[in-house]
Amino acid sequence: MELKPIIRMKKNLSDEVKENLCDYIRRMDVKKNPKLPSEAALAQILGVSRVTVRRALDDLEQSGLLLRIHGRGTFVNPEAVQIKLNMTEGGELMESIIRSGYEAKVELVRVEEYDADKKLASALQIDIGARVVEIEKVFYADNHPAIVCIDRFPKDILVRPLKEDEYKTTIFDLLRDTAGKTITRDKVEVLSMSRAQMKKYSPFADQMECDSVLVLNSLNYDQNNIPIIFDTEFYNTNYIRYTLMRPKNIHYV
Amino acid sequence: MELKPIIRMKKNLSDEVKENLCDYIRRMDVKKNPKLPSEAALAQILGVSRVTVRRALDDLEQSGLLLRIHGRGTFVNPEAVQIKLNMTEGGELMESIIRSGYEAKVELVRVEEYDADKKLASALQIDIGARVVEIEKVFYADNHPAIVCIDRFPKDILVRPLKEDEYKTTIFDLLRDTAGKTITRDKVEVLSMSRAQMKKYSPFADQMECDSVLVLNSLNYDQNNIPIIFDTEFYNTNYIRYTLMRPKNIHYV
DNA sequence: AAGTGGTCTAGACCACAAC
DNA sequence: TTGTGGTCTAGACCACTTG
Repeated sequence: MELKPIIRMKKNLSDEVKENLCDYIRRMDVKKNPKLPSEAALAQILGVSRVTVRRALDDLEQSGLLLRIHGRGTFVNPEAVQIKLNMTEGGELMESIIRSGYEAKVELVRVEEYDADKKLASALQIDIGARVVEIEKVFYADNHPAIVCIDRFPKDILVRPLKEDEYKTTIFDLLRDTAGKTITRDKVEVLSMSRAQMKKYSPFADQMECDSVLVLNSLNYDQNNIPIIFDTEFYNTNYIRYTLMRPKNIHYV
Repeated sequence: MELKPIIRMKKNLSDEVKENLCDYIRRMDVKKNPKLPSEAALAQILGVSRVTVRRALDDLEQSGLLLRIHGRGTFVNPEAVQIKLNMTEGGELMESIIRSGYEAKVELVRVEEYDADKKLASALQIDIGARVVEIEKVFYADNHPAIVCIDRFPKDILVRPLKEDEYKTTIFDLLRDTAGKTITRDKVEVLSMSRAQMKKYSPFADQMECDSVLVLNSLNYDQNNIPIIFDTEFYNTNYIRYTLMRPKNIHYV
């Protein structure tokens, strides 16, 4: 007996169902039988309504983990099992490196403070000339520089100066604990850059072991839709590669 | 009166609600009042249940177009209006260029046929040595090469030889009409490449007006979860830039 | 207190697949 | 015919924001 009735702990039921199913799937022998119990059966076993089961399955299908075939059933997607980094999930860079199969290490490159220029001020919706903190960190994969990350945020959202060792923690935790801001979503722009171009942004560009980098420009918004952090991440895609599962909508005609 | 009761035409009700709402939002004066009617009001006006309204709103929020604030209401997201290309949507490359604000043109670079090597055979789940068709096209933005696209698929899914002018149409339409295969989703790997590296894959690399390119390796699956097309797209991100809206899940603690 | 979004349920009916 | 996923509804209750 693998699946047990859901006991409400926190958050919502369909998330609990989702976690429960993920555990179940991990313990399944997918090659032998990739089929899940029917929705009605799951609802009964888990003790929740079918709608709730479907909400969980919707999410898992959206992320690519499950396939549903009308009239046949729900199956674990064998193509999705090997995915290490899902681009729509983001997550912490240290964990990204670990999930990619490397030993992870982070170093602080620099911390600076300056006045926002027009472009940054516009992005962060602050006044031109407002003080901004810029933190650059480098993340290593097996001691090779894999990701360079530059975070920029308005200085005045910090209620107290930061201590030396706090710079290394993630900026999100930092801002939640010191400023009470929670990042609820971000808007990412994807581009490619040569190492020469990267030099304009980072003194660390010379030490990247690749000619070109993947660049993610991410504007992070808090719960009130106010942009809080503008960060730029430079990836050596020989080490870190994002994957994206995209369902194609065939509804249109 | 802007919103009218939904009349079921095809597909599902929440998709119709979604389109209806999109039209409504486009005609809204967002700067004056970005707030939408309440879910209960929408349900009544549109003549559908609140659950159906919520399904539509869920999708629109997921894509970033809407913001919902518990206890306050649903609002058009001013940050999302300017997005031109959403990475999770994909879509046709000609349209991507037009939506990015350029004049679009496509040219066929080459059509080749060869035996699948181990790597390609593994990706397409075919035998090593099976015949594969490879088609390379270049898409121009205002007469500058912006995207190079290389499509590869097993020759035997074509029921008849292709005519000259058919190569220029999209491969998806081609395969749907000639082979009865519909692409339902794809799995995309994101990387960056220097122009020198791109030369290994494309004779057109020399003509790209940039030192580095964004590369999307996309494996396209049909309705039976069989991989049909493996295509590689090289982007000059000075012309074409994808954007991605990522909701962060704050549920976990 | 009133209004809004967030969650969940029970039940119905439809569409597709397989026997 | 049976079992499966796909869609939709009405109604209930909760949690958050605002006045």
